Amino acid sequence: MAGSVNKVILVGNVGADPEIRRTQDGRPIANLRIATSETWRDRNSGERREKTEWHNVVVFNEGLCKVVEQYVKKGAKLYVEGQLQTRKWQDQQGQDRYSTEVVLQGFNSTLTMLDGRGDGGGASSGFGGGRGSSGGGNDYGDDYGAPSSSSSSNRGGGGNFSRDLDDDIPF
Amino acid sequence: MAGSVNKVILVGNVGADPEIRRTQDGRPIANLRIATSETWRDRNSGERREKTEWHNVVVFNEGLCKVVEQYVKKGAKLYVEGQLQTRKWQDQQGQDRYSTEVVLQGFNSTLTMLDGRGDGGGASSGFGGGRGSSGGGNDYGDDYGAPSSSSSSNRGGGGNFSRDLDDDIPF
Amino acid sequence: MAGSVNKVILVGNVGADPEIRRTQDGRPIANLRIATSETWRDRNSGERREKTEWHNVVVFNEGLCKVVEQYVKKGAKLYVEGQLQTRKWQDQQGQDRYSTEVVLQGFNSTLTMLDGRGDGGGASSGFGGGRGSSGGGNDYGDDYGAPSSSSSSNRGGGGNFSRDLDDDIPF
Amino acid sequence: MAGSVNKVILVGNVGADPEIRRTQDGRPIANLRIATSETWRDRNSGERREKTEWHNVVVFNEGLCKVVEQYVKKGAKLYVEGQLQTRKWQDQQGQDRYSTEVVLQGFNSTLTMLDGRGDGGGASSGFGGGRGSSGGGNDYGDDYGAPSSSSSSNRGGGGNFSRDLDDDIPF
DNA sequence: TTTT
DNA sequence: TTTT
Repeated sequence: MAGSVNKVILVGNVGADPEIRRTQDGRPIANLRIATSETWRDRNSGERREKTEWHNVVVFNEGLCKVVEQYVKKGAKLYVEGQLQTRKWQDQQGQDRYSTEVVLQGFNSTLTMLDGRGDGGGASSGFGGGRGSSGGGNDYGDDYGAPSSSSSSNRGGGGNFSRDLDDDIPF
Repeated sequence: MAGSVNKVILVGNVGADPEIRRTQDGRPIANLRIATSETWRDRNSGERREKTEWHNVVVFNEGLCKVVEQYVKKGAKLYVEGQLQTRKWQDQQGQDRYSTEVVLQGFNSTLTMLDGRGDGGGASSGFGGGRGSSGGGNDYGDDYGAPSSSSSSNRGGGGNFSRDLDDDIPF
Repeated sequence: MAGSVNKVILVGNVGADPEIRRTQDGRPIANLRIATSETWRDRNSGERREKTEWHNVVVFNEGLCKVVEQYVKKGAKLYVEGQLQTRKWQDQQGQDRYSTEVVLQGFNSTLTMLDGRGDGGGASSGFGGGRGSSGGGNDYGDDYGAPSSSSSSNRGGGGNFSRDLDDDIPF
Repeated sequence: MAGSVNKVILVGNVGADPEIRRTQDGRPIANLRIATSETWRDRNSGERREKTEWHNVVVFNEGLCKVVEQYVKKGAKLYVEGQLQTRKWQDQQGQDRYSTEVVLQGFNSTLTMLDGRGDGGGASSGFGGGRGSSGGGNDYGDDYGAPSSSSSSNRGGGGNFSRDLDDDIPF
């Protein structure tokens, strides 16, 4: 259908170290669990309530997979932009089952790290501070081309990957 | 978790007339099926491919439900903005099942009609069918400026629907 | 800065036929004026109010420019996704002036037509043609990938353009 | 116009401590400067390039203003969601000038802190400090859980601020 | 299973 | 200058 948009934007934390699998022809696929949550106060009881939502994020793009592989660890805060996709599969009883995932593949997919670390580690100073200079303990790259990356397709092809905006990240 | 975002943006067509149910205490819940699709050309075969994705959209907001009830019909093109939510339920065998839906509820939920009616006035059966006809200059009621509406909660309240926007700030 | 996002999403109508200019080295640049508006009822007077916002949209991407050139006409309803950019220039008095535009360039830029026509009128073969009419059970036309297109960079380079998802649109 | 969307999403860092003004009738307005930036490698020279974009963000919503006042400091990383708005004014020569701002007001506006601190540094007076503990004098404390907040209008009303989210729908 |  |  001409004129359609299918976009998911999440900012949340990664619940576990990512899993990276490979297809038969060698392309990587990364799976992430990302938590988002909301807090509010119940109107009646006045109690604080929190609800956490877990999202399955699947990264098909080769470049983004490498970013995931190198930088994304349990606890990392990420911005991801992808699409909703529902996959049909059969369970052991042969019944149809459906899983809905946030897929990063093709254009308009993005993954950006929002904290300067994967699993925590030390330093991390103020704003401009870590940036560019990045002195100590920073773990993604000394200059950071930045593990912020847009996905440039490769859908349907074994095709090669090319960065749109920066291409010296050690993918 | 402070600092999280869970947002889905869809532009697509409604696959069937919406279903409106009511909770025990009378609040409406609307269910929509929205299709988005993509077309591309296979890199190897050169063939055209198309993939349609169907989304379950659930509207909890009372105001938006009224918009849906009155204006949204099969074939309507909508912009919706909501959140991802996965609901757990048990099938007849007592097995856990999960359904992921796009929920319009609370703040930051929006539903906007992108054509001026659902299947509008006259006949207009199928998908997208009626577009263009738009019949008789109806401007969608006098309660809403338009069937473009943000969800101003009301969840949990029997409350009435009120516009968020106002106009008297001297800026 | 690693970890930044700059995104604008507009759904609105084009106020005038687009202008297409060319850079010295021949690359096209399209300028669009897009109107968005909101309607609401004044809380005090109860009167209906409307506010229209005009956006300057600049398309640097070659592929998207061709889509604009061929399909976008005054009155068209578009979905655009781009970035905010403020440009500094000097007026005739030599004073600094700033203009903020929505730029479609590089990754994560998108332009999608939301109605099947440019300026309405009869003819309009190409794109809008099939849509809406869609005669026999065909849902989304059989031969256009659709002038819905993502922008695959080209920033900073004379570089070549490659479509991510579909590549047979006669750009 | 029914069917329009005007949305800006930024993730970036605050360039200076926010300014809070008040309207004649006492409502607060917060002004923020937010930087986003991109890095890429020039295709020709191979040099690394970086471009920082500065955005003027204006917060009209009373609840969000309080969040800004208490927690947002220079250097903070924020997620903001608002609308584009161009304001006309006259310079000292009486010439028309235009300023485009990202306005947080009314529905669908959001401001979320993405780091647990304002200006960094050890102590962390600002945001992260108060959060969770929230002890004294916190004022969205009683209604809100966290300095992640959606704008529930109140524009035009001196009105009190209320959470949209609630939790008792049996779905 | 994250985060606060 | 669009659109409803």
